[in-house]
Amino acid sequence: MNINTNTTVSRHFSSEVDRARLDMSDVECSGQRQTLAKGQDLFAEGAPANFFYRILYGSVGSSKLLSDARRQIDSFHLAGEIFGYECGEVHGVTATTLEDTKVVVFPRSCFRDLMQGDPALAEQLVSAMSANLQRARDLMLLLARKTPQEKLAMFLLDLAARLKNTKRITLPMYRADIADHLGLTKETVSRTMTQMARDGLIGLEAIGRTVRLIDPVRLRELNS
Amino acid sequence: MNINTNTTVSRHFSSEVDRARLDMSDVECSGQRQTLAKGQDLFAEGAPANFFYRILYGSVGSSKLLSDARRQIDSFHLAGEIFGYECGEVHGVTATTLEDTKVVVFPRSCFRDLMQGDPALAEQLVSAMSANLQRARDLMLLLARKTPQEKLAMFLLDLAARLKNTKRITLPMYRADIADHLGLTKETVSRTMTQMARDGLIGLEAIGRTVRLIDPVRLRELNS
DNA sequence: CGCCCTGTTGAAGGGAATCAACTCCGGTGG
DNA sequence: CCACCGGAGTTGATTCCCTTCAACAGGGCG
Repeated sequence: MNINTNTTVSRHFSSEVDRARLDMSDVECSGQRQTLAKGQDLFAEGAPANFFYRILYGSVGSSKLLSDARRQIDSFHLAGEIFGYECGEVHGVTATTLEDTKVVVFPRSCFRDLMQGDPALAEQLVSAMSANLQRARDLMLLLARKTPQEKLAMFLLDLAARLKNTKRITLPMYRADIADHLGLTKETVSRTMTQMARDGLIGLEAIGRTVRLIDPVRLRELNS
Repeated sequence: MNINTNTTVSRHFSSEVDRARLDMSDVECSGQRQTLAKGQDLFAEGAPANFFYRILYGSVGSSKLLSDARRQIDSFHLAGEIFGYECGEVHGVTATTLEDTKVVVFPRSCFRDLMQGDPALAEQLVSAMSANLQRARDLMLLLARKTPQEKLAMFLLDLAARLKNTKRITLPMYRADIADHLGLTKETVSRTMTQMARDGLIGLEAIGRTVRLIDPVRLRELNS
């Protein structure tokens, strides 16, 4: 197990309509910048949820831990995405940077004020959370019922879409992080990826940190 | 695999403050009653999300299916709980009754109107959805990393709390449904439960449909 | 009574976890 | 400049737990 973890709350916060509104909040709330080295925590599970964040560059993971070292990384967050929004008083996950990362920090009150003053925004927020829930459900199905190969196919396709590069992606996280996201071990992740490379589905470069998606069609067929 | 599935969207909708507001909406929107036999669908994955529901009696499960028979039941819904709220245009899950069930049906517009007119309610709604997300995250950790015994301990304790009976609960769903909720097979569910009975954790009655929680303390210890 | 469905139990097999060794690279310091 | 070192990734061998396949038991209901 290693220290890196992830933040999932809002893989979808950054999508579609919301983006514009939340960028606006950037201005209105005059968010502070914060730069973090690789492996640092933005917040821990159980800590007061006073802020939420948007990533300028870098990447973040949100995770939950069991008393022993077992870990589940709920989601990864990439540049441009917003995360850390918790309606409860405390965070439900721990957010850790996967690499050197810079974020904009928004006070929680900022969001609340916007919602009160703008019912349309509130509905959008609900919509974004609904999308998150949808995503969580998909991940549950994946964790409970999919094979390692199916899990990795979905993971790589999702990452590629979010990185806006459908051909070649550079993974910002370790094999162990991917394993803890998909409910596998790092060995199984490694073995499955090399097997997928042998099958001509993907290509591995740069010590396995860069992945070429050679056959997206067949990769996509591995999803339902 | 059997036909029964579950609906998860809002295991928490019915909790705390929201209950009062949503009961109010019951009156304002004059929801229609609907009675369903065991095994009937309230709505299917991909169908337009025009209504949401509150259970008067009975129980419902919401599930997702893969092209082959693999299934994930996102959650079970019991009497008094509200579910089926989807902000998207279509439902993300299929909702099926686990037994003869009676529900109140609310048109989606009802919710929308209430939200527009009442920012406080909107915030409560967001809060409820956040709770759902929290719950989904806990389930992901369970699915990815917990042992069958830990899964069943958590499941039984959760069900007992929601049925407001911490001593003896009657399961409204099949072993196969529990299995598809916890990412196991029905055989493993059965075996694990009989083992837990042998260990003095629980007691099984009425052909295994009634469970006595003999040692809640030790059961709770099985969670993190 | 007999069928069907649910649950239980048994035996066998498979697939991922575990344990372990090795490679490769990058950084550090001699 | 190179030897050493540590971390990440890969690969191999073994183990074990859950799944799979199969048979049986017990009720409910026609």
